[in-house]
Amino acid sequence: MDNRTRSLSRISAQGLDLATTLNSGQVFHWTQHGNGFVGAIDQEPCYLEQSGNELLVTKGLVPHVRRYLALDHRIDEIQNTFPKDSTLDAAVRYASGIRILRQPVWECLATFLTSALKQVAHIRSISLLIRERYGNRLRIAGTTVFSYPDPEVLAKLTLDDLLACRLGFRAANLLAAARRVASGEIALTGLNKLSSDEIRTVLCRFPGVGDKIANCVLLFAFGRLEVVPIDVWIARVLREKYFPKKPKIRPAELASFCQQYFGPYAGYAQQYLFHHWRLTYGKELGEPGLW
DNA sequence: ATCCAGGATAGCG
DNA sequence: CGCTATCATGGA
Repeated sequence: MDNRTRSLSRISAQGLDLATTLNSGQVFHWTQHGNGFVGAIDQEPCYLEQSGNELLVTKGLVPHVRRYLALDHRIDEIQNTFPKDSTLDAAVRYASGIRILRQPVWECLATFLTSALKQVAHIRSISLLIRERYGNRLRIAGTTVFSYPDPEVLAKLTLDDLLACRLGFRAANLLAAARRVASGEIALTGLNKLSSDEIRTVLCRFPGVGDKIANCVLLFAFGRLEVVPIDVWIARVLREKYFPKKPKIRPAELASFCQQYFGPYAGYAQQYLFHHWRLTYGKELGEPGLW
């Protein structure tokens, strides 16, 4: 057993597709390294490598990884609740190995706050730049990764500091959000005890956060699997496949349709549809080559 | 060059 | 209420 193997734990991950999960537009900082990926789970540097139906994980982080990758989600039961539907069936077959992650709340909120009107590839470059400049430097698997900077760290920056991270008009929103959290004006801790609607109301108090970004945080950080973020891609799929005669249907109507039609795990259905359509019809093909 | 991107929001009728 | 223009940047 070599040093590398000795530093890793092997756990079961039936049905998981790690690479697809980390490239499904939920999270933007994992980087290919050797046969796996390096990144940070909150402040913990982590190496992840898939080997068939098992996962090689940095020793000591097994509980973190199980939670982060949501290995407790019963995917078969979730998919069994879906309506019989050829559009959704095709997406499920294409992207069945995706898990809806449980990301740290601030990191997820801040990252999607900088996602407005941006392509996935650019959200990734912005995310990595902010981490490298203001996050904590962490060592893993012979390389360096960075945590996402805490709100207290970003709150002390100037607008020019964040503009220099190529954030454009999103810089002021990120700075304001960091300052509101750091000052205690808006508390992110304890929200998990509230209903999804109540959490959404709190999140929408941040400038630059509307229903879509709030719903991303509800789904990708709070694990509210019934929540459906409506972005340009999912709106396109829904309009074309489910409302071909109503091209002007509003996002709010699409969201309520999704919850009613796709059911208690509509967020999973949404993620399958998003990933399938983005990689089939999108212009960001070849993106995995960026890793 | 031109268009579009995992949007939000002020301002209009 | 619903609709529109606008915001800053880079990849296709």
